[in-house]
Amino acid sequence: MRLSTYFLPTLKENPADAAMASHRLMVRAGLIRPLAAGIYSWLPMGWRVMKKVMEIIREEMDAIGAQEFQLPALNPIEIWEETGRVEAFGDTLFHVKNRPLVLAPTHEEIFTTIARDNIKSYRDLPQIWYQIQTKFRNEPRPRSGVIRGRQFFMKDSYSFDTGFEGLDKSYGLHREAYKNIYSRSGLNFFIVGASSGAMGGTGSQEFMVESQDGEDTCALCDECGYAANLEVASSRLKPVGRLGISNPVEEIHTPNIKTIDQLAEFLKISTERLAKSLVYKADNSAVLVLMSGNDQLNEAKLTAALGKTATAMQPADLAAFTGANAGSIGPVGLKNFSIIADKRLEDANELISGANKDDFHIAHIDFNRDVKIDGYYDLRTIEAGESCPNCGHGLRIVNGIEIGHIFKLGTKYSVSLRANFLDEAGAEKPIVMGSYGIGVERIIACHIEQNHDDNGIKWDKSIAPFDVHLASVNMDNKDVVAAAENIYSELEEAGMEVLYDDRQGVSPGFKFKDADLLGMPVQVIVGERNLKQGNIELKIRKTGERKIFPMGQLLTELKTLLKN
RNA sequence: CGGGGCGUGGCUCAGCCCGGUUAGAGCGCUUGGUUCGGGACCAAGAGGUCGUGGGUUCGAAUCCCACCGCCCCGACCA
Repeated sequence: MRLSTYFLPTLKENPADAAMASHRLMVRAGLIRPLAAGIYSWLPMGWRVMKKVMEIIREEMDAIGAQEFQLPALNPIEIWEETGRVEAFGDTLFHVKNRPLVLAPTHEEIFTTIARDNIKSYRDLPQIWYQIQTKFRNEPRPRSGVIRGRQFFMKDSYSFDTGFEGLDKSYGLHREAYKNIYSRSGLNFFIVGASSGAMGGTGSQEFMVESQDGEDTCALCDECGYAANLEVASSRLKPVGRLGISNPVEEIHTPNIKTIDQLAEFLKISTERLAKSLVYKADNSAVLVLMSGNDQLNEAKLTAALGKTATAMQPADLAAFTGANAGSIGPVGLKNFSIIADKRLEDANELISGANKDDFHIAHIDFNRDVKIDGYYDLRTIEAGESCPNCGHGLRIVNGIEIGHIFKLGTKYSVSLRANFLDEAGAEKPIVMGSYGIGVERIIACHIEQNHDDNGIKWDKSIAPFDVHLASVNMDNKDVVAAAENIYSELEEAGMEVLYDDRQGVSPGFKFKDADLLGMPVQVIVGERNLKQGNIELKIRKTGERKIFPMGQLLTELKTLLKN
């Protein structure tokens, strides 16, 4: 491709509204342009990268026997109502105004419908189906360039099996395929246990790329390899437990005490036996959640424990429900609430909590004597340095960007959409499903996050838009031009993808800067100086290493460099 | 949704607080010339409803109100 005729608008200056390096560089290098918040146009250079990533995905999916589909993004809303996901997605689901249609944020419903209508027998199973398709999600706050957009490409696949054994196999195949996809895309990544969230199902794992700007937080054990999203991560923290004596409950006056720290200071005790009360609303019922001291409630864990989404109760509602203000709520004598507590508080006694009366707390609470706890669950958010649940080594906490998620769905969708099959015995059973997603843009953004410097992108050969960036230093010099033209056709004939900077009247420095910004793995530089000696110069973008050698060796040299 | 910031040629920004010539700079763009190994130089040009609407005023990019758009933080700690 000749740069003189290629549509490639590069920018010298950083776009004002891009915070992350990948975002800045994708705009500067002419890969993308913003159209609206969370919506991007892919320019020719960017689209080349996208297609390469998609091709890697296709190859690895096909290799596990998956079959590619292309499904509609416009879906009848009725199908989404059948699975209850119109409500589950809420405002995130785009609705079409003048038809009863929605823009699909994912495709469980449609693939399951196809399976329902066409798979009748165990003989038709297993199946793995996938597509690479635009998804639409009305994100409340798009951010970080293409990493969280309102429209994005997702590779989504779905497995259909006769039972859970088959599901485990399909899930395992995906796990391996995903590892290959991310490795081939040149990413450093790790896999964590994850929450299934609104998708439902029996288990899931996420593929993560470590990044300060990541929206997810993960706990990692460098000793045994334990890795989990904070939404599910646990640690070995000793329970609060029982003290020898169990005094009768006693109301204590605690004027103007609002926080756990103030209370601990006021009573001159540690925070551990202070049972913090949090009030949540799930559907229309009120839930009191008890945590030890300053332990942080993890809402994802709460949702998992309750089996439904809970939201923090607003202060106004709170007073109406309890008669007390924030800071004074407690479990003793509380009516019309279900009460759950964090595992650390199981069977504990000698606790202090709110009295449901402003400026008062109750001391010497024994959970086995004074309160009816409806259940103990792991609800707390773990913190860095706590002990690994497997081996006891200190846990590290890092931020990550989720680049893929695999789910064992089970029968949630097949049951609600009646996707059944007849087994060997002629019994009708729901198909057992898995669902597996990859954010295609995120692979590109993360690749740039992991492969760039101040001057620009440093592509791996695997997804680089071109293999070679050929630059002729001076287009006014006939010999230089002739040599560059020769090299251009020679490399193209050898099957290499070459971006040839043949622009007239562009200074050498300008060309070099553009080459570094665009980031092709190898730069071939044709200049007067070396040409006179019959030499050619080559620069490896990743290392900055330069090589000068006789022209005749160029092709062999390039082939060696581009092999991996 | 809550909080903060921003909106001025294609891009990055100054001017606004304290209203008053013809609204500026750098980059980019056009034309001519000189250059040609790390974002060259000279000269001449083109290009702006100052986000939109309303208000105050003799006069608004500048002050006030509303709306729109974009970015960032937050949306457990009662």
